[in-house]
Amino acid sequence: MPSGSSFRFPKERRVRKRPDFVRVQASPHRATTKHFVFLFAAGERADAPWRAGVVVTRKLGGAVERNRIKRVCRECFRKTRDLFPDGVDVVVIARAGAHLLSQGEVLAEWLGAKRHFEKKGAAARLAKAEK
RNA sequence: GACGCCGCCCAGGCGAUCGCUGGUCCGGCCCUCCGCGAGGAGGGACCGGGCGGGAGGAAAGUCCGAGCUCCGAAGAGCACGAUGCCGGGUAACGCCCGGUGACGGAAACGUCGAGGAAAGUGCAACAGAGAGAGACCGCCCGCGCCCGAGGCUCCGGCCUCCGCGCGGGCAAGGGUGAAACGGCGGGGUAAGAGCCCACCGCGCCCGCGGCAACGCGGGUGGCAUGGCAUACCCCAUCGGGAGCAAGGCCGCAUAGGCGGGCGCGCCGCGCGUUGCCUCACCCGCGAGGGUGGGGCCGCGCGCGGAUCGUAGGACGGCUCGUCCGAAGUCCGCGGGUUGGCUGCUCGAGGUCGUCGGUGACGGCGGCCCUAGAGGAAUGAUCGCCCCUCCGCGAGGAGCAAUCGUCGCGGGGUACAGAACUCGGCUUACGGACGACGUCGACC
RNA sequence: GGCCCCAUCGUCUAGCGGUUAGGACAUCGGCCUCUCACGUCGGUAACGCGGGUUCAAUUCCCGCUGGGGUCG
Repeated sequence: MPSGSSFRFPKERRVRKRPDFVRVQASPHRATTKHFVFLFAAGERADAPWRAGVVVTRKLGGAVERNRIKRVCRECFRKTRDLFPDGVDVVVIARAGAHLLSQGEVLAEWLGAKRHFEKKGAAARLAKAEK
């Protein structure tokens, strides 16, 4: 097993394939904050760590602004290993104004909504188990 | 100092911590092979660690030009498209450099699709007589008529002016227009006209300078040739088409299906068969019938062959051309796939020196290796410093406006993210430096 | 990432060198009606932006801006 630091965020912790994005975005389990929308779906393995991906549309700005939002989000994923329950796939959609936030502001916004994430993530896992 | 103009350069720096990414090395783990064995060799897409690397001048727009790859060999012609003063640079260009001309500016300097309008076609609303060759008003001459006015008179009339008609000459003037048949002045004439003359413009010829575009000078013609080719077009030059989601390999999956188009040719041999012709034998008195053999034509099957390669088909604009060719082949639909590896980064590469060139650039020599991602990396947090703006305070120079120094607090630091790779163009945008032009002040 | 289109009243569109930039729907006002609707008459309202060619540009050329489509 990988030892290393718990603050890493390698490729296998991310949502990377088009079918995964489509599957998660079709899910009914969602939570919203002021600048972000979170979508939850059960992952392939219930015991694996959660995976996350970020979506930023062209409406929010040019490549520089959109890349900045993704980087800030990834940094927050990296620093909060227990933000979401294990075994779920999460897609985060940025909303208007997200590019103006600093990393600290994003982190505070997310931690404030953590209890909603846990509830929605559990619901998504339960839905898959019943199926 | 102000305003302007041109060129060149930079794209905040350092440190700490936590990360991302691909390269390389080491270790672990796993796999394969060899060995009786300890072990050895090779591999790995897994895990950990060390080392060094990681956005731009525009990475952008995708507007040009190439490399590279495939399509049908990338060859010729037509069509179509692009370019368009001259010379040079370059792999190439619609780019760059130098020159010429025109235009703009007081200047530094800038801008320009800047070939052909005596090859042809076309266009020019409205206005105007007329928009490519014309005559409305008008001017002039001759003849005729006559209301009127004037003059002369030998009292019969005659002349002049005005008006009308007919025939002829003219294109100066009027006015319209964006543009009106060279301009302006003089001579000339019945009135006029390059009809003649001077100057200017234009065309042609000659000489000189220049590789050339073109410039300068002289002579000559006597205006013939109006504008628009960013209207069609002509001329010259260039271009086959598509694009890294090109293309190659592996794996997986699905299908071997449905509909439609065009097709079953030529020569030889063999077999079968319908028809026709013919021969022999048999039967019948006979018309005729039967059996067998041979020949011909058609059809079917099989084998072999040929080339006029026909019909037909393929070919990313078309034709020539090329290929396939009676084997089936082609088109459309349906179905299925959006996994991995590769292409993928060393190249018309940078940089320094030197030589040649006005320059773009080129030759030679030395040195350097400089991102390769893939829901897509190059980041985040903190500290210090740099630049700059605002406010407050301190003290300095100066008569003053003001200028610069230090400290504290607060703010700002542009445009913007590689996606196969180069050369350009265009657009966005913060700042530093230098040269030059004009104006003003001081020494 | 590549390739290809489009832009005209509030909306859908016609026009393609000289137009009062036309039409339909919508909107505003009048007439009709007891009222509304229908009908009818009239009005308001547009060439994405910046250069160039031309006497003249919505139209032709160039550059931007903003939309859209498509691709093993």
